[in-house]
Amino acid sequence: MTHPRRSSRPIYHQIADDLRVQITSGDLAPDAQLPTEGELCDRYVVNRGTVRQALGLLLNEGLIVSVRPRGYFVRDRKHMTYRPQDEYCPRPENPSADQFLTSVAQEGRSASQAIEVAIIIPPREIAERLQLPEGGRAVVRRRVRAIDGEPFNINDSYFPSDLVERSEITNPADIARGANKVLAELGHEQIRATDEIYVRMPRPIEVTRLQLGPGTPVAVHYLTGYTAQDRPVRVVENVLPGDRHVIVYERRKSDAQPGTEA
Amino acid sequence: MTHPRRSSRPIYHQIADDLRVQITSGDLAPDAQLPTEGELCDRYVVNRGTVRQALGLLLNEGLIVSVRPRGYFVRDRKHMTYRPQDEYCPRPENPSADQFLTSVAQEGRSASQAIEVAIIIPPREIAERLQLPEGGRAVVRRRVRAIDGEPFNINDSYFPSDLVERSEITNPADIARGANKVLAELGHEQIRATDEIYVRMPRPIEVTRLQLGPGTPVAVHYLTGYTAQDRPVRVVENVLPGDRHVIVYERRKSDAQPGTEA
DNA sequence: TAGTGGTCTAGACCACCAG
DNA sequence: TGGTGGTCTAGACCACTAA
Repeated sequence: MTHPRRSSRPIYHQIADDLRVQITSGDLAPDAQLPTEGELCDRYVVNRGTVRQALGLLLNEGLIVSVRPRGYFVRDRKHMTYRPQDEYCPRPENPSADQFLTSVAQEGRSASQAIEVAIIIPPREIAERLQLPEGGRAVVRRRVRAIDGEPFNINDSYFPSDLVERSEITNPADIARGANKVLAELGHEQIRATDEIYVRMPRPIEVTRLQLGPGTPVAVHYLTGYTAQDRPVRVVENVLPGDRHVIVYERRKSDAQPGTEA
Repeated sequence: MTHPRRSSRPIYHQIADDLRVQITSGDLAPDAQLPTEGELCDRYVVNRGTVRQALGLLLNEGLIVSVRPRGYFVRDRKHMTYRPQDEYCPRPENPSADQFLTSVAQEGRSASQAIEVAIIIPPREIAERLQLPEGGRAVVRRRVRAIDGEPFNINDSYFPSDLVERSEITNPADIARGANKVLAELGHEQIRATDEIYVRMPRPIEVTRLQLGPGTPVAVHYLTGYTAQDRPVRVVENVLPGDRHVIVYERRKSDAQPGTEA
């Protein structure tokens, strides 16, 4: 690799391109170790700073990870299926634990979740969806779900404070029959829901809670549940690390009217 | 800001934290200009390299953009609604143009798309979903959709080559009545579909085609359409920049059986 | 303890474009 | 043409952990 000083793709991009090809072609298999920074300096005859710029690109593309002080490794991805529908109407067959715990157990892995309940003035995104008045309070049930001890996703459910204040929902433990059931018993049965999915880089707090590496975007799934009177009574915010999830919808025949598209 | 040389959060993180607060709090409004690198060096009494590390964090978080040679600016996000359902059963009322063009026009903006057709051996992700044999060919209709002249998303549709080889589908022009209709006429009506959504950082080719800035993740939406005989006859790969889309599902009452969560 | 990546400094030259 | 960010070098010290 030469250093054509001008009018060329920057050296660190060239180095990144070279390594990227090796990774995507499989020459560098998942979990394989990359050459050390020093070796790359020698190989490409550049300064360490330039090598680090190249590696920085690959880190931010989510292609490699740095395991200090061992070196850089090709990232391996395993995707767990996430079905937004399950967030709405789960646990038909096993009402003693929630959908997440059940489905993971079926795969023979150990799942756990930490639950925390608080009454707060929710962030704008939530307040808007719950149609709360200015300064209106909400009860939030915050959960971090983990598989085999590793944090997996964030699942925060918000309810208008006045609806659930003295109900079971404010109890920081798993609700066996489901929070929706409790809401229905309180006279606020949900009959409709919308899903919104945003894609962005995680916020620092999310990086911490989910132990995210660089180059890991998240999908944020908002589920808003409405009563027959079109009143929003629940908003669930799910934060799903991109390197650990596929979001899957199954479409029924009734939804499908053939008609178009490329 | 001091430089406690040891046992502390790195300086460039502290600088990034400081700036991040100003951005998320609104002190630095969207489109506002940040101080120049030189000014930040003075303010925090650090080397330019350190300032650039801090700005690099914010760039990769998608919070700011660099407009050379003017400076750094707080990023503004505008989300356009993307409904996966529309990719399956669109243009009911206006069969002369496809769903995308129609819905954008309704918002009073100008949409356009470039179509390109090719017969290829598809990448693994596509071949698997189409259940193609090793080396099996597919017809691909590639589109880059743009709004007001700016690229917006990538929409590539794949069909098994043997099904559509000499049909209208290989014609690189908009198919007014929709490719699904053509498929149905060929005896391959789709009655079922699955959606999968992945979240990841874009590949270099996607960065180019979509003119993505750093810190912009993408959602990749795979739609697989099946016939009554469970044969996959179409895979659509949509690449949606995270800074330009919200993915929305509306859920019907029939889909909603209250039951759980949170 | 040797070797890894993480952080930080100091200085240089460049391309670009608004003034 | 001056000032911006982009690239690259050279060198220093550090924390961490596997050997």
